[in-house]
Amino acid sequence: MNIIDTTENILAHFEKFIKLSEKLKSELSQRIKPIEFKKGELVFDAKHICTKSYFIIKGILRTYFIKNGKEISEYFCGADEWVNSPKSFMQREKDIYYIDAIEYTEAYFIHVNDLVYLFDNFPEMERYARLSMGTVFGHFMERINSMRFTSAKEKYVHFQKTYSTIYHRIPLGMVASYLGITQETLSRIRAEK
Amino acid sequence: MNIIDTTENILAHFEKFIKLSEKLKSELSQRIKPIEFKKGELVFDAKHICTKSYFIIKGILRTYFIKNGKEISEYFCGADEWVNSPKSFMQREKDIYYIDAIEYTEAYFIHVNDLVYLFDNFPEMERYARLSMGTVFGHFMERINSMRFTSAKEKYVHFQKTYSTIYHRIPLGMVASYLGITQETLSRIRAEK
DNA sequence: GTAATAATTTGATATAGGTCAAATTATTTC
DNA sequence: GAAATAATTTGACCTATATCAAATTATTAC
Repeated sequence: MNIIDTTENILAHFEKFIKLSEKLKSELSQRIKPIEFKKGELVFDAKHICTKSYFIIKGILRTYFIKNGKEISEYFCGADEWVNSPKSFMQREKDIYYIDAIEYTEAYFIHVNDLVYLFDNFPEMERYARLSMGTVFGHFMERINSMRFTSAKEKYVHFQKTYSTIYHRIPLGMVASYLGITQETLSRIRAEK
Repeated sequence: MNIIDTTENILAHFEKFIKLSEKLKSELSQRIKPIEFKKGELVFDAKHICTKSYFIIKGILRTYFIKNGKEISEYFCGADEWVNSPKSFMQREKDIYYIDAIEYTEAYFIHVNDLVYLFDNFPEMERYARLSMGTVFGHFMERINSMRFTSAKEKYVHFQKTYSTIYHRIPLGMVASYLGITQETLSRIRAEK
């Protein structure tokens, strides 16, 4: 069974939060489409408004922005997670975030217009959004705490914990910018012990 | 007109995000209750599960946690904002966050059970939650960015910007722990220029 | 499979901001 | 409104991590 032919895994994801009626299942299946990205491919360019949200089946996507000509990684997304440029996607305005593929990635995507249609016609989708955002919320708070009062090493250890399944697949430079430390420091942290 | 007698301001807040039916208005008015806190008063103790969410009319509440016996400020909330211990409130489990009043504060509160009732019976409340969480989301991302790669001074400048209306009312030590810098450093930053 | 390019490591400094300690100033409390 | 307590400031010193530079290793493209 090829992921290109089925929306099974993503429906299972929704069912972690809400019960899906047959009607909603079929609407979702119609509106969610498969897509794949080559390693290094630019998934979304910040010069546009972000109109698609991607749900990852396999691989890793990264959100980043440019500061003083350098890419700063914002966060990494692995299987079973949604990625988009949040403010751009929700507010339909431009924002600073780019998305690219750290490795070959298989995903689904939904267009913002389809999502709005679903929100308007299936109140349980609003609930899904509320509940799934809640979990992301917790991660944000934890991350904020891991960035205050902690040494570079503690930050890295925390990073390994939050990204336990994918951290070893992310290039050092991207990890360093994610943590707000230099590559050199991160390299030395990895070298010791 | 005393805020103790009316839920007008909070209804206006909801209407920034959704249209309120008469039925929902009356349900909200019945379930939302006024409360006030003295300066320094503990609003919520982390030893309990957080069952109330507070909407501030006047004053400042602070969320903090204890690390190595010291209070670390997580965030500050002024007028027109909700405060609770997010994970505790939503997951009905204990978490690390305390809430106290930095100054005399007038607020409303709603019990989590009433909120659940509203979510279950008024789909527009789900929408309200989704939309209002979205704005908080943006603030979190900005804060994460302000904490990476910025000097102590830049962090403080960013803090002044995000809390432009209340920053001068928050004691130095609380600001320092919020920013993840020492009191001494913050004092020096304030002294210069 | 070799050349070109990119990523990572290693080394030698420099510095922002931490720590500890004490002095000063502001705020409570009775 | 004086005494007690808490908050903030100032000073001296130290350390973690940044910076700059160059060497090494890994990856990509032809």
